[in-house]
Amino acid sequence: MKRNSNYKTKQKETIINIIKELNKEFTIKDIYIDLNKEIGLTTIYRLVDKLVNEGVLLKTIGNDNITYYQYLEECEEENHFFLKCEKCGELEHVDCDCIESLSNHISKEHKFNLTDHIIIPGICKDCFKENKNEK
Amino acid sequence: MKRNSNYKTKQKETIINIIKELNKEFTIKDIYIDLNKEIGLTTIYRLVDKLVNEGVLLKTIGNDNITYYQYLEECEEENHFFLKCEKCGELEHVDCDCIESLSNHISKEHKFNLTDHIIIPGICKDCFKENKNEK
DNA sequence: TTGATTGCAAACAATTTGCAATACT
DNA sequence: AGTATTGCAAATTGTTTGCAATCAA
Repeated sequence: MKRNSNYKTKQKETIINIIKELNKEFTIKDIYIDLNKEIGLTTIYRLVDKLVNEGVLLKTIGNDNITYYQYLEECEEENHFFLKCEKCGELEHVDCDCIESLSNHISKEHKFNLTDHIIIPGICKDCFKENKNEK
Repeated sequence: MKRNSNYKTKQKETIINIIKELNKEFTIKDIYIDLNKEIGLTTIYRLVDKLVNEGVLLKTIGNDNITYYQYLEECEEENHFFLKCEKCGELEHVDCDCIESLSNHISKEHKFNLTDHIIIPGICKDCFKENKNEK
């Protein structure tokens, strides 16, 4: 498996910048349109794919059958833990002891090794408030 | 929105039975082939879709861009917590205090409300062993 | 110069839709 | 009888591939 075939190109840089700016899910089309179709769809597919394989992007599929991608912030710790709001799509990075203790517990008591990226879905406080008001 | 349009049909029953037997991810094709193509693809799509919307099935997409579905056991507690092995696809249901305390902590300290189905990816003990032997 | 990347057009595959036949209540 | 479900064929959409031109090292 080849690892280091990494040229720097204008397209790559552009796409990665866009992705990092968003703190939200996006689709291939989103990027394509954001860029005024200046970068070919194929190129976007290929680059996003690569980023998914590198673990930089999270790939999910909605009930609507649309594929979403989301940038996973890099950080130093071993376990990267995120809370993902199902309403607004925002991803919140959690840096807290609770994660390590959960990880240890799961590993010892349940004999299961968590991956280094854990995304837990839920409703963030803002959307929770809104939800209440609506009802 | 109509809620109770629920006829009992042979096809429905058959598909649901198959799904419950598996403790693994499956694809639409899997079911189609398992059934010797006795039930139309369209019907499978429609029924599986319904089950996803009801929260009975979990829908995910792999890096290979294949859509997988997985049955989520029903149970009594509020928080349904699963460990999902990324190697073999098995889903293990966890019934342990650690979940409740995690949920409480996240809610209090991080102001975030977990959903009632939490799936955490990782490597199960069997696959972990295998992995070691390979290396 | 060499090898990777780009992007179009074409190929492919998965999913959805229209509709007539059928099954359920 | 009236309504939901089924399943085929066709349409649609998302994604991948082949390939020649371009770009980075």
